[in-house]
Amino acid sequence: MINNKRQGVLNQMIHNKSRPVGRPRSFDETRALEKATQVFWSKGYDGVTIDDLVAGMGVGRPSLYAVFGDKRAIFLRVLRAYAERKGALAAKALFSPQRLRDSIAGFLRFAVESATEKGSAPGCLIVCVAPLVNDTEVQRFLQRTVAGGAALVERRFRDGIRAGDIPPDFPVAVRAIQVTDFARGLTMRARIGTPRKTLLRDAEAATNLVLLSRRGNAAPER
Amino acid sequence: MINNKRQGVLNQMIHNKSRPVGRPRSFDETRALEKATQVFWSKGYDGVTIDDLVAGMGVGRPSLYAVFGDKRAIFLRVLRAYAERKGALAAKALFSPQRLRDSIAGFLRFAVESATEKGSAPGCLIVCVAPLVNDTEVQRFLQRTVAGGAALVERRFRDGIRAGDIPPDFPVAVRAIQVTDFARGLTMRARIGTPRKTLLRDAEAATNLVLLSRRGNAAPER
DNA sequence: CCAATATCTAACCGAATAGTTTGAAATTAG
DNA sequence: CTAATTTCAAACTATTCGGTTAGATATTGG
Repeated sequence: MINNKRQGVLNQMIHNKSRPVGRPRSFDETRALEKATQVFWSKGYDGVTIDDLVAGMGVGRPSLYAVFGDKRAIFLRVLRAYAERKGALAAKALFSPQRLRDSIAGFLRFAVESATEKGSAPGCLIVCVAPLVNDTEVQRFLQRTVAGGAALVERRFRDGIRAGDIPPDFPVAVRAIQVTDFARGLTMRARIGTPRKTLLRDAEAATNLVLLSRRGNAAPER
Repeated sequence: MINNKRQGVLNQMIHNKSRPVGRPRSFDETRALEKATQVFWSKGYDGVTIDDLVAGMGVGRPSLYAVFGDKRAIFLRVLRAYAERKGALAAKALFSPQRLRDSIAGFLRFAVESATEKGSAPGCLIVCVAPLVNDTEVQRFLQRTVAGGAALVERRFRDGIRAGDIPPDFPVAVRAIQVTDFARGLTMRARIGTPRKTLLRDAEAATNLVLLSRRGNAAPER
């Protein structure tokens, strides 16, 4: 429609980004996957039909199959992208603050807030939805992801020992699992409609609990 | 086929339990619902088709609709029965032991063991499956059930205060929620395949944590 | 035995669903 | 402009699914 042959040549020369031949796509692949995330997030895996994805992603049926594959393939891509994005944010919440307490509180707060975000379905794709998918590859992915999350928290606890926020005998591995179990519990409650305010309060209390050292001295509140 | 007219009369006279007229059912209603529980438990709600229920319950399609109604109605009955049964067992685990520690440990152990039972799907219908059902009645039921569970644990904590197992200022409400959140977290991990042994160990550690009083003295280990 | 009643088996029907085909449209290459 | 290439929109097909119907079967009552 528009004559951009010359632009194409320039693009190719300057940016080395030759536009592929053929009719250009009417959708952005990454953005379509983000929309698919919302679809699975709100309807679950089995509750989603191809038409749901077609409607939600803004991609025609044949293009959807050609570009992304079937429902299972789409879900796997969605799951991986979602895990990467959320994992990065969780790591940021954990490792940005100086004080250990702020890290743990921030981690749980992040879990609650993202699970009660306006505009998205309540809960979390990894915590609430994916575990119900009867697929060995999904299961294995979840196993790794869950272990990775706990490992992240554990690392933060170790940093906290070095910084003197908790005593050297603090049971880092055990408490790391407990932090992630709390996150799971809070997230599942978000899914069934527990209000954000309640969950934030409980996240705060959970932070206090997991920071109790065996001698009963919590890490300093501030 | 068998002439039991006389027996029928006797039954009616002695037990006042007249067999209903017409061809007798080839299935037991309660037992069929138990089988339906397994079906939903393993496949989730949206993953279940009527044919799955027909096959799993051992009830013909027309009888299934006539006796139980559609999928949603079956699920609601299943959910209520399941909650009642499991709630009773949980209460037993909580209120049978003398010592508070044994109660909390037993409660979490029960959660883990029932979520990793051989022969059933991993996880729990209420914790893992029902929250993904997009149905307001299911949601409300879950809200009540979750609140009821926490209330049960809280009551046990109060008993523990009276018995001197924990100090009078023990934060019973907060810790009750934390116990149930732990149970949720452990149960979700069971669903994704975490082995029972791991979860039992974590349940034990969780018991220790939630019994820490603010002064840091855990209730006596034995 | 016969009538009434309730369930069972099997088949049926329309709607929804997954996946594909077809032809038009938009773009690059030359 | 023409040819080649890729995507798009719409329609198509076979299958699955939810729910119902029809006739056979088993039981009670008399």
